[in-house]
Order: sequence, then structure tokens, then C-alpha cells
Amino acid sequence: MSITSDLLRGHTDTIILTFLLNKDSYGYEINKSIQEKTANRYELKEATLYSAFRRLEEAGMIASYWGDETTGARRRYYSITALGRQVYLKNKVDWEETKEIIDQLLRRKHNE
Amino acid sequence: MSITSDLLRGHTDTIILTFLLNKDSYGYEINKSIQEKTANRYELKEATLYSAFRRLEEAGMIASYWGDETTGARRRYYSITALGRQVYLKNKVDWEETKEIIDQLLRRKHNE
DNA sequence: TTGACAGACATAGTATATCGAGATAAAATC
DNA sequence: GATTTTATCTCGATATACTATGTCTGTCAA
Repeated sequence: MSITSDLLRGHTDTIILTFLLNKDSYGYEINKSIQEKTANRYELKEATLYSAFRRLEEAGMIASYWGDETTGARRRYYSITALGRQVYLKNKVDWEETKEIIDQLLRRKHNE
Repeated sequence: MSITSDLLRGHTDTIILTFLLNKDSYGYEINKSIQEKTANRYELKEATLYSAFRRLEEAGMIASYWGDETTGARRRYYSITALGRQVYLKNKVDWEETKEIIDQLLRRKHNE
């Protein structure tokens, strides 16, 4: 992984919510997808991922159920709730604003 | 302040370094400048600011000296070091990459 | 002249997201 | 039979940021 975790901090929840917008999924799959999508530039650590699930579920943004696989390891699936969708939208807007602010604050004056 | 601190986490150091690229400055001034630049959408808490100074100085990215004001409260000025400039450049690149990654991960599939 | 406010710095303690390390277990693959 | 992959989970440590508080100087209005 090339970028440091502090730069991603605070985005984990939104990243997970984004995945769940598309379809119900489970931890292992979400993490693999992230790695693929980012060409291995980023991966969530498992501990981070599962603690995020707990946090999101406690906050009512996602709900979980055990999959009914008859083969392979058991999977705990997560689905996004109505609240989760709202939070996703808000976080997306926040991100756009944060991006602008940081862009501005990291821009050096060109008279230098 | 409209954006949450977790989204800014990890950027504090770079924000400070950016200011010091332009000129030597001190805590209070840097913080005021940030507020102005961002139209009060963001401010560093003082504790955050001063602990960042300590961190940066210990890491050799900035150096400090007392100003010679004859009036008003004393000011501790900071200047950026060669190492600080290097780190600034690296952090800037990291930010550009992080931005792309997060943008991609927060994009919902449009077939939905 | 006193009290409020602005400028300026500092620290002690708290919160919390992330991480490192490890445990567990079943299925697939070699 | 052994190793790898799939899959989930917990514990404790760490780092950054925050709240709250304290200190000191100077200015300005009541």
C-alpha cells in the first residue's frame, strides 16, 4: 500500500457504505474489491474493517445476517439501511468540501 | 467548522508546512490565516496546532525561535527546514493520489 | 480604573480510528 | 497429508486530534 492510513482515516465508513449501496456484501469480498478497484494501492486492514462494521451496525447504518452458503466458510452479510444511505450522501458532500479545503490549504503561493 | 476532524487528520502537518514555505510564521497567525483562507469553514484547534509544532520540530521539519517583539505577547516563530520542504513535496503527491483513490471508492456504480 | 476582549502560548487528560498480532475454522488445492 | 485460501473476530497499542483549562501581555470602552 502506498498511502498512509491517516489520509484515509474517516473514509472507511463511507467506503463501506458505498459498496453496500450496490449490493449486500461481506467483509472479505469488500476488502478484495477495494484492492482490485485501487490496483492494490490500498487495502483495509481486517481489524479496521471489522471494527468499522461494528461501529456502523451499532449506529444503525448497516444491518447484518449470516449467509446460507452450503459450501465454503460462513459469511456475515451486511446491507445498508435507509439511515446508511442518508449518511452516505452527506459524507459524499463532506468529502467534496474537504477536498476543496485541503486543495486550497496545500497550494503554495506562486510568488515564491 | 463544517468538516469533521477525522477527514482532516493527517493533513495538519502538511497544512502547516505549506504556510511556512511562504514565510516564517507563528501559531496564532497561521491559524488565523487558515480561517481566512477557508472562509471560516475550517480552523485548527490550538491544542492540535501546538502539538503539531512540537511533532514537526522533533522530526526536524521545522525550527523555532522567539520573535523580538517589544510590544504585545511574545511569539514563537517557526521556519521550515530542507527536510520539511522534502516532506511537503512528498505529502502533496500523496494527497493527489489519495484524492483519486477516495474519489474512486466513493463513486457508486451507475447501474443501480 | 476596572473589566472585557484579543493576541499569544502551553499542557493535561480524553476520545477514537486504525493497526499489529494473533486465534479460529472450514474448504480448496497441491 | 499439508498448505493455501476463504472468512471472521478480538485484544491491546498507538497516534492524532479534541476539550478544558491556565497563563501572560496589551488595548479599548464603560
